[in-house]
Amino acid sequence: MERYNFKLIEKKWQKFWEENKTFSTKTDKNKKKFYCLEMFPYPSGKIHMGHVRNYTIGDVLARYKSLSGYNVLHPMGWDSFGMPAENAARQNNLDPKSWTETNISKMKSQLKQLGLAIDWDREISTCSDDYYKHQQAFFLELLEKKLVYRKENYVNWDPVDQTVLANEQVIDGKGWRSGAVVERKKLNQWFFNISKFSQDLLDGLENLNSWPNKVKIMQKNWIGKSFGSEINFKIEGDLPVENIKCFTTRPDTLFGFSFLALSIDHEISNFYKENSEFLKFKEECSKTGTTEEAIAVGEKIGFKTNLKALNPLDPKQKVPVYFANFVLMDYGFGAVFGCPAHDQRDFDFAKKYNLEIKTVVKPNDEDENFEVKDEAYSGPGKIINSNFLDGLNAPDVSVIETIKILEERKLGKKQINFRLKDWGVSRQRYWGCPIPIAYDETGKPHPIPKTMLPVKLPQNINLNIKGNPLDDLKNWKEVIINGKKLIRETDTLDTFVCSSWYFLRFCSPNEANYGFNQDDIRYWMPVDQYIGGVEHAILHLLYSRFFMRALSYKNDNFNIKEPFEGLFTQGMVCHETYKDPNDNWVSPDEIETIEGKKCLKKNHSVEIKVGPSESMSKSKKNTVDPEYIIKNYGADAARLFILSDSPPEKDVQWSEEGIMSSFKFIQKLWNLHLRFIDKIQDNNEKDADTDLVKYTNKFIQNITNNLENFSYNKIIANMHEMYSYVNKQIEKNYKKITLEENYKKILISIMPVIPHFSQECLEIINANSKIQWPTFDEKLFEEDKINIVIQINGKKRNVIQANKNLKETDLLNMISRDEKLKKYLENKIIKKKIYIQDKLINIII
RNA sequence: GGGCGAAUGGCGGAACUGGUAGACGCGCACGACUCAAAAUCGUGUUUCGCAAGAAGUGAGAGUUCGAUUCUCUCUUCGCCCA
Repeated sequence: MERYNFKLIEKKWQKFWEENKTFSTKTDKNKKKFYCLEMFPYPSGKIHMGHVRNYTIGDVLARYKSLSGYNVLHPMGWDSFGMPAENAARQNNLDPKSWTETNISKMKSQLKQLGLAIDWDREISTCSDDYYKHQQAFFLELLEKKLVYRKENYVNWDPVDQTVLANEQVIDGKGWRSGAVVERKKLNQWFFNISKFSQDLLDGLENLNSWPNKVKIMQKNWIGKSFGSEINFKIEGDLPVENIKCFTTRPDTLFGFSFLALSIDHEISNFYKENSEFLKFKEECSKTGTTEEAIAVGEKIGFKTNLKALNPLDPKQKVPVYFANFVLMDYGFGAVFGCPAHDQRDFDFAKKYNLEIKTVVKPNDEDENFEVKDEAYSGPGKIINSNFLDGLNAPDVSVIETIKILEERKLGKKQINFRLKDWGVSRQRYWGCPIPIAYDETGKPHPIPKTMLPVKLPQNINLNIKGNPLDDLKNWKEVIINGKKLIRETDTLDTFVCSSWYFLRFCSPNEANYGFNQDDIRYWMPVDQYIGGVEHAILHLLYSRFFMRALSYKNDNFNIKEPFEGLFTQGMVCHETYKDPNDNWVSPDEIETIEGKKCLKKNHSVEIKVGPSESMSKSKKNTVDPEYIIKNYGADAARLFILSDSPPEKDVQWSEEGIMSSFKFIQKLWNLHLRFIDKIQDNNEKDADTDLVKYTNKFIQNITNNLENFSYNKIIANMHEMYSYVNKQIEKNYKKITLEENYKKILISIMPVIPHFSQECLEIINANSKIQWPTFDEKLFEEDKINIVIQINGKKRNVIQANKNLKETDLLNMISRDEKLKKYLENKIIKKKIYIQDKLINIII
């Protein structure tokens, strides 16, 4: 039989789609729209299997919606600013721009080989000035709205590379590249006022019904709303300090107060600038690291001041004030009150410095003499040893009551606190969007006038200097605005800014005057289905949600708060891991299977140890190159397999056997197609029966439902069943028209998954025009005979075929005559019967 | 430490609101074709048992006529936050 030539056929249709602009879309208010978007890639130069999975999932949906009559927007672009370009350019003595552009063209051709239904006319790249000039305009717009501001903030500073490091670039307190001990350094940086929208961002989650719950919970925790109280502690001691403000979620434990702890950055630290003991302590603190994690794990240390804090509810009680490494300036007011009995951190601290541990909450199943011993008790219970608070239910009643008392006595007030902090967007890097700001000689920032945008990134720069290369460019830095010589901001924007609005740009990629066109976004937004990795569950999605709020703030023309109506997070692509006898990772393509044993290709006597399947990563060498797969098996086979084995939201395991099986299956479908062509020549006048029609309708129903529910793995199972069923049916004598009609419907319903194959077959049977998603008629496959399960004492004993809507008495008659059931029921008294019509009967004896 | 989720054959996974557990695929076994192999096609494949049958969805309990599905306790694993 003729082989299916995937190389020729896939190329043919990709060319056809491109030349006919099959997937280009226009704003058309008379048509229902569907905006299907996958997270755009960073142009690293090669697509990986994760991309294949992400874009295949999106493509299946886009094609299905498009066949169902929607006007589908399915664009693609490049998240093309970022560090890798800068690093690669530095290593290879290249220009980041040309490196990035080469990568984009490579990846674009790879994506095209996958046969994605993408409107390439809308392609955007965040590193082009066409794109970032609008971003600079947004920055100025937000600045006008006072949603952008500048403040001093601590950064991770690499003293060797003279650069700022992101948290993930700090490994064990050292710079990832230089290995130098990372310092904390205060720098002036730009911030987006995301915390202004904390409550709104939290509330908005309620309406995102098509988001995974998991992601909503993650965002909720990240925003971290907590309810508590602000308390003003009176201070006595050797410094001119009268009060210290604290935030606490547990004011009800105030009677267990035994110390007050301050962040080393608290304003009171200014009094200790000259104190060598304190400076030593401060250095000690920076060694334990600045991340919250390092602090939680590390030892709790403190520096005792001569100050005393007075308990507001019992001024006779005076406790010491410490600086402590576990208090963060970011949280509350950079000061916490310590209640060791009911907070583990405070407990550890109190033990170390021999501070009082006074129990003020007892668990409900303990008596009044309960005492905290080896660890803090933070669970619910009743307040004890607390004077007028005694007996209150903790924490629900006691917190509210205590706040009431504090407010009455003007000692504090109710306070809502958010964990969400403002978004620092300054990056001391070259390869990013320049911040459109310049400073005068006093250091005052001035916006670059909109008419002078874009602030273009200079080219031909020297990357081989320490620090930010922009800082080194005198000519570029100097700018004359309104006759005044100013110095440009040399920081660039965090790349998360670029991805916070790219989905708007896709709606009108050529709009010159503004980032988008009102009419276009009114039609296309919000994104109906957004698809991407769960690793972006918090930052990217939260920033995008913020950006929409920032744009609509004080703007009546823009009222999109939620950019993504539906969200789907796909799982990772995994592969078995391999190691040679010396424990070195071995890549799958260096391996051959000889007599059921895996060994090295170049030396068969070296056997390979097979490890667990883990997510593909270069470091473990368990990656598979999509381009190689497409070349050898075809895009349709790759698409088929990446969807087949696991539900899209879970991890999938890539395997040679799996892709082989998908490859073979396409050949089988091709053989079926050839058989169909043969069969269609015999023109029967009468159909042999209606099985094929029934089956086709059922098949379409299954595929449609599975598409709607993202159960793409089940679609592949449906396709396998279809093959074996239709393969048999085709031997029966059906009318030509029956065969043709049903076969066409089947081909269309597999089109989202294997589009090249499907379209080729449709063309061969002259059914390639006006392709529409097939409908199904449930009546056509309703059976009048159904299977009824007979259970005896809850165990299945037989299955009886019967007419629908059978009366219980008739069924019991059938059961009494049934040979198989006789032995169970003879001489038995039936105690009870449960009859579910058309389904099951359970007889209890 | 906290939050969320998962656990089903040798493996990946099905089972819609509690109602025939193991769809579909991989792997394996046997058979056909072949001088032979590969490819292809066919049959079988939860475990124990020759069979009738029994057991069986991480462990233990509970609700129910009936639990993979609901509730509680525990174990292990994964992800996120700390």
